[in-house]
Amino acid sequence: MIFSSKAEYGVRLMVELGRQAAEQPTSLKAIADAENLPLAYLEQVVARLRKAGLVMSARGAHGGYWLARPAEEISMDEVVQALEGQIAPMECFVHEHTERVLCSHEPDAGRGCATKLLWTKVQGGIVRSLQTTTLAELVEFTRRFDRAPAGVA
Amino acid sequence: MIFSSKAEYGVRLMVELGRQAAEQPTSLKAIADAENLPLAYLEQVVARLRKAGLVMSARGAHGGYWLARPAEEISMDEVVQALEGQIAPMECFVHEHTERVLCSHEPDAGRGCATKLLWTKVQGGIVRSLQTTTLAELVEFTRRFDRAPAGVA
DNA sequence: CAAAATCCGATCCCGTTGGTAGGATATGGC
DNA sequence: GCCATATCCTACCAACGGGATCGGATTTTG
Repeated sequence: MIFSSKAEYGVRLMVELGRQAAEQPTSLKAIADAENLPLAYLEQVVARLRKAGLVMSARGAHGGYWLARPAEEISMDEVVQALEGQIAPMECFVHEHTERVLCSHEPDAGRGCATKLLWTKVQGGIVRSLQTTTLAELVEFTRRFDRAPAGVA
Repeated sequence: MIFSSKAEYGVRLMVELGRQAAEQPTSLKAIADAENLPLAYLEQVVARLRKAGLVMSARGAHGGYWLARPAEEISMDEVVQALEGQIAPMECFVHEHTERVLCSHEPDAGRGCATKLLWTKVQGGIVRSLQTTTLAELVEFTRRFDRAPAGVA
C-alpha cells in the first residue's frame, strides 16, 4: 500500500473541514463521529496538519479546527505531504540531513543508477497528480451527493 | 516509502539481465556479486519475476536466468507489479476476492467517497509513468556510462 | 559422484503502523 | 470559581510486514 491510514484519515478530516463555514471551529469529536474514526488517533493526525500550517485551532470549550486557507488554495500535494512526510518512491531518495528528495545511490561500478531513472518518473507522476488536485475539488465532489437520492445509479 | 526493496532489487536484476545476451543464462550469484545484494534474498525476488513469466530459468550447473522477452517489449509496469503486487494507493482499493483494484468504501452517510477520487488520480499517475517506461530504456541508460570516464561531470 | 545452480519453505529480527492511555493546559458558561 | 469541553502532548503497546537467513531438496553439467 502506498499511503497509510494517516493520509486517508487526514484527507477526510480536511474535506470535512472544507464543508464547514470558514473560521468557525469544528471539534474533532464531531468529525470523529461523522466519519466513524477513533478520536485519540485523529488528534495525532490533525497535529501534523496544524504543524504544517494547513489548519488552525482554538482550545477550550467550543474550540476546534478550521482551514487556515480557502479550500481552493490548498493543493492535495501539501496535505498528503504533511500527513505522510516526504513522498519518495524509494529509500535512497530521502536524504536524512537535507530532507531534500534525491537519489543517493553510489553510481555502481561507474554506471548510472538505472532505478533512479525509473523512480524519478514515478515520483513525478505522483506529485503531479497531487499538485493538480485542490481540496475544493474534493469538497465539491462530496456536495454532489448531498441532495442525491439514496439509490445511486 | 512507496516501493519496498523487492522492487529496487528486482528492477536492478532485470536491468542486469537486459545487459546480457538473450537466451544465455546468467547465474544469480553473478548478479548478486555485481550489484552487491544478498543472494538468498534475490532468490525470492527472482521467483516472483519467474512466476509472472518475465524471466526464464535453467537449473543445474551453468544454469541461470534470462529475459523471457526482448527488453523493448517489457514495460516496467509489469515488472513492478510482479514484484510488489497490486499497485494500490490505499487499502480499500484491493478487493481480496477479485484481486480487482477499486475502492470498496461504503459511501459514507450517502456521500461519495472523496478520498477515492484522489487515490484514483494518484494511482493513474503512477501506473502511467510505469507503463510508458520500458526495460530497454533503463538498460540503455546504464550503457551510456559504460565507456564514460570515472569522473562524471 | 561432485560441483553448481535453481527451487522451496520455515524461521527470525526489527521497524513501522494503528491505536490506547493518561494527563496537562486552555476556554466558555453557569 | 468550577466544571464541562476541548486542544495538546508524551509515552506506551500489540500486530504486522519487510528484509533477510538458513537448511535442504532437486536438477544439470563435467
